[in-house]
Formats: sequence, structure tokens, C-alpha cells
Amino acid sequence: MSANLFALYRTRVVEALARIVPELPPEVAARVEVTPTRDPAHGDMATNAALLAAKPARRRPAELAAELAALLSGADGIESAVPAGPGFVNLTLSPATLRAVLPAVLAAGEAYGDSAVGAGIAVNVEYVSANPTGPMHVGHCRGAVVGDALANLLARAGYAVTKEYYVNDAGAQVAALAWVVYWRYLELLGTPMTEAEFETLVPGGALQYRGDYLLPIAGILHDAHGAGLADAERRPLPPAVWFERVRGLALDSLLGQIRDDLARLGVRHDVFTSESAILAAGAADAAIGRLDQAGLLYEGVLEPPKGKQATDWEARPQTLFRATAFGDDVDRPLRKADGSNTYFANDIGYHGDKIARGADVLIDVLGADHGGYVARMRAAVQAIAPAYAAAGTVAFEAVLCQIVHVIKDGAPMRMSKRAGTFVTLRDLLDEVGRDAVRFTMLTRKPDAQMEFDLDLAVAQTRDNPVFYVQYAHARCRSVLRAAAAMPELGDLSPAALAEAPLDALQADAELALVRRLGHWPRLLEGAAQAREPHRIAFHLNDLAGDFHMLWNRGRDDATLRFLQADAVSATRARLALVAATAMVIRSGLGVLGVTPVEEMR
RNA sequence: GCGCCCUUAGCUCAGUCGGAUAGAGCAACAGCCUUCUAAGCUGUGGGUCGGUGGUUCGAAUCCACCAGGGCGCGCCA
Repeated sequence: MSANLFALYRTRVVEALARIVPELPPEVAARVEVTPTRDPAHGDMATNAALLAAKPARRRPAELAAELAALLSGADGIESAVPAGPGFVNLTLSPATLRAVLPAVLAAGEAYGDSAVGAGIAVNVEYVSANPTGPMHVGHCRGAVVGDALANLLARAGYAVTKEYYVNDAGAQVAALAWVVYWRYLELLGTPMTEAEFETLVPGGALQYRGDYLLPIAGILHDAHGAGLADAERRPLPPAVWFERVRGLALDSLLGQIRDDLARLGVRHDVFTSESAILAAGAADAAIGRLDQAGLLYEGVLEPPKGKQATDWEARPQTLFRATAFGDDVDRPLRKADGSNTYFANDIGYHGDKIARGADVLIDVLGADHGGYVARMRAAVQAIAPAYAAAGTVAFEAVLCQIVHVIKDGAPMRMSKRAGTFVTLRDLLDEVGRDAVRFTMLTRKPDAQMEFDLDLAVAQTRDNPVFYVQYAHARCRSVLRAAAAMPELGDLSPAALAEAPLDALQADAELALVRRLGHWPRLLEGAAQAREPHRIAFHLNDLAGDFHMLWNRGRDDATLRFLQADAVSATRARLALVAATAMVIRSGLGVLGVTPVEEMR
């Protein structure tokens, strides 16, 4: 039997519908849904089959629903099927069918609910990709958590997932970084030069990245080279002497910090791809060549941008990619005024590289400030896919993560990189811990702005979902530990509990929990297909709610308590329920990257 | 000016490729501690789903326009 009850009964419904309406078009059959009911009074599941079939069959929905219900009433495991509302058919499963969810969970363990919808599809999820010019802050953190959970989720749905980090180590920002670090180094040596004087040497004429976090790097530079990177008067040497060393050391150091931050956050990428390595391998030029061969490049002049001060605007011909042929608003430049590649050109090369490595689907998890970038990248991926992919097409998807506002003591914390008051990821982790950061970041759709309430994230109360879900798991484990100390209950291994008779599970609160466990496979698959890991977080919150409710019922009604020494069979049935609940919570927390704690003390 | 995202209860947010009476927590109000953990529980009240039209058997969901908030708009990454 399929572990996914909804998928199973969907096929039954479609078969039954095909007998009533043999000429049903396949595209209509494909839209048939069997969904959990919102109202328990409507049974366990409902289908819209009759509503969909009514039009092509030229029949009244209610009439079809009645026939469908009659046909399904005899079906295996269905206790009743009744037409309802405008043409739904509500299905109520037999208690035995419902309870059979428990042995299914116990047998599969944390793999319960895993799906094969993604089988044979390689997905590359690129996330974080913070520039190695400073420490990670909360803005990066959301993308890190969302990308990581999304990648985990897709893996559970059968996709072959690569978690990737793109290291932007080739651009002007990294050059600027090297100049600042070098200046800090000179300062450390006690250079007689003034900062203003030094800045006249800097390309662009000004130092960037003034944060204190660069001071230790200057220190490392000093440890490694002593005064050897300056002249005898502690004044700068030509860049040819020091630039590559300083740049390399700064990059290593900052990337090391980022990796360390990510490790603390529990994020681990499979692949770190270096932009400079990609460029050195000629990926960008190769991609540009492919676009040229395909006739998608031309020399042209763009309109000046609207709504922005166009004071320094100068119309000039440049190499443009015909992005408008693939749905973008304007064609996009690939070369700067000095003839070097734009970032976009390099990024096309990088995406080509990901495709060449075998990805069928590219997912970029980006900050909201990259929203304007999506259309052109999608256009570029479509344009180069025929040259890079065996199948000739590659899907490009972007998940945009909106701004996170950190709230403390009820007031938003101002964040400014320039003023050095932004909240670093490390500060956030120190303040609230990994689990709270990860779970909280996933309790909101990524494409909506979110407020991160520091006080709530650490609160040990009902309204903190992290706590609430972890507490439910801890309670389950606590019950199982207590049961293990009762020898009269016999073998309590999952395999043994999977064989336990379950007839004793009769109470509404018990069956509600069983139902919720039965929803898990459908939810996991749907969340993966929609690329929405936050659904997992909400489902776990609901599941925890069902469990806590049952637990609390035991307070008023002693017959509902899990452990009863004088009712061994009923206790074993309830332990099957508790063990299955713990497994699903653990499984879901695994997707989110949150620890399933054993106890809350 | 143009493009993308968002707008659901006093607050923070869900809402399943359109489905039945739009849900949860907090806050408010009324109760509940000798308990397998009160770090909690039970119940009550609370909605013009930003607005106006449209498509549909059916719209919070799709489309158009409008309002408000966010992000972006060649030679940054």
C-alpha cells in the first residue's frame, strides 16, 4: 500500500470517475484532487472529481457526485462516501484504514512520507553566496536557512540535490577589500602616511569596508609578512608586490569566517564554486561565444534608465544580449566600457557551468534586492540551455527572500552596514540559538517581509513555535522513556509496536492525531513541488498542537493517558501513536535543520 | 516613469496548481494547578480577505484598474 493515503485514494477516485464518464479528457482527470477536509464533519478526505467532470460530461455536478459516491462506497477501506455541497464527495475511511497509518510510519521511520516525484531530476540549489567581504548578517541568514531547508525538502521528494555556494571572489569588491586590508596593515605598522593620502592611490579614490572586522586580518598579514609588504619608511609598495597576497589572504580569512558562521547555523554546502576559477576556465567567454553563435548578441545602444538621476549617463554602443527574445524587458549588456565582462556575463558563464555539471533545474535563492535580476537570468538560462544541456532545456527558478527586520524589546533595531550597527549572524546565533533562528526564519513565506522578534524566539511559551514543536517531541520521548521502565509492556521497538493491535485508539483526539500523521506524505510532496519549506514548519506546529491537546485531555480523562499499567494492550496502541508522532516530528525537523530534543530541561 | 514582491482579526501570520461556514497563536474576556511536566489547558468574543470591476457552478486565491508598503531599474556584485 502506498504510504500516501491521498495519492492512493486519488487513483481510486479517478478510476471510479472513468467508469461513470468514460470519455473524460485526461487533462480534466489530471486536475482531480483528493484533499484533507477542513471540517472533520466532512469525513477524512474530499474530492472535487464530480465538479470537474460535470462540464465535459454535460451532467449536473450533484448527480455525478451521487453516482461517484455510490461507486466508492463499496471500495476497500472506505467506510462511507457521500455527496456533499455543490458536488464534492466526502470520504470517511474505516478506522482500521486510518489506524494503518501508524504501522506505516513505524516501518518507514523518518523516511515515512518520502516521495519519488523528483526521481531522476537533478536540482542545483544555490544559496547564501554572500560576498566574502565581511561577516554574514541577518539578511544573509534568511536565504541560508530557506535555501538549506528547501534543498533538504527536495531531497526528501526524490530530487538529486546539489547545495551550492557561489564565491564572488573576482570582482571590484574584492579588489576594494584588498586595498582596505592593506591600509589597515600600514596603519598597524605605524605608517606616516595619512588616510587621505593613501586614498589617492586607491582605484576609485576611496576606501570601502571600514568595519573593525578587518583589523584582525591586517594582524594576520603582519604575522605572515612582518613589515615586508611596505617600504623602509612604512609607506606603500607598488600593488604588484602585495596585491595578490593581500587579496588571497583576506579572501581566505573572510571565507573561513563565513564557513564557520554557516557551520554554526548548521548549513553545509556540497560545492563551493569560485568565480575566479570559473572565469579562469573560460566559462564566461564560452557562454558569450555560444550566445553569439546563436545570433543572440548585437552591438547596440540602450535607452537611459528612467526615474534615476541620469547626470552621468552617456549613450554608447555596447555588446547586448537579446534578453527581450526570452521575456525580459530590455536587452542586457555583457561588456563594460573598458571591454571587460559585466557581472551578468560572468554569471551566465557560471549558470552554464552548473548546467554542464548536469543540473536539470537551477534554483537561485536570492535577496529581494536581486529581484530585478531574475528575468534576465531566466532569459539567459533559456538561451544557453540548448548548448549546455543534453535535454536542451533547463528550468530556472528564483526564490526571493525579503528583508528581515529584527525586533528587540518591541522596537525594530536599526541596521546600517556603514555605521557598523548591523546584526551579524553570529550575534543572532549567540542571542537566540541555531534552532530558534532556523525555525523562526521558516515560519513565514520567503517572499514576504518578516519581523524577527528576538524576545519571542527565545521565549519558552506556547506562542513560540520552536519551543512548542520541540516540546511536543520531548514529551513523546519522555513517554517512551517512562514506558521503557515498565517491563510488563513488552517489546517497545518500532517494529514490535507496528504489530500492536490498535483498536483501542477510539477517542477523537487520538484519531485526529492519526489523521494528521496521515497528511504528512501529501504535505511533504506538495511543499517540495511548491518550493515552500515553510509549510513544513506550519504543519509541525499543527501536529504538535494535536499532540499537546491529546496529552492535556489525559489530565481530565485518566482513560486517555498514554501509560496505564493495567491496560497493556491499549497502552501499546497509544505508544505506537506516540512513537509515530515522534518520528514524524523528528523527520520534519530534519528538513528544517532543527534539533529534535529529547528533553526540555 | 517602468518592473517584481507584499496587503487576511487589535498584533504576528497560515490558508494546498480556484472549492464547502476564511484558520492558528498572541492580546481581550470567563474559568482551570493534589496533574504521565500549569514552560500549560478549556471556553467566549473578534473579519467589507486594501478598494472597484471582471472571469467562473464556485474567488482571499485567476484577470484588469486603483490605493498603500518594500525592492530594483546600463558601464556594482
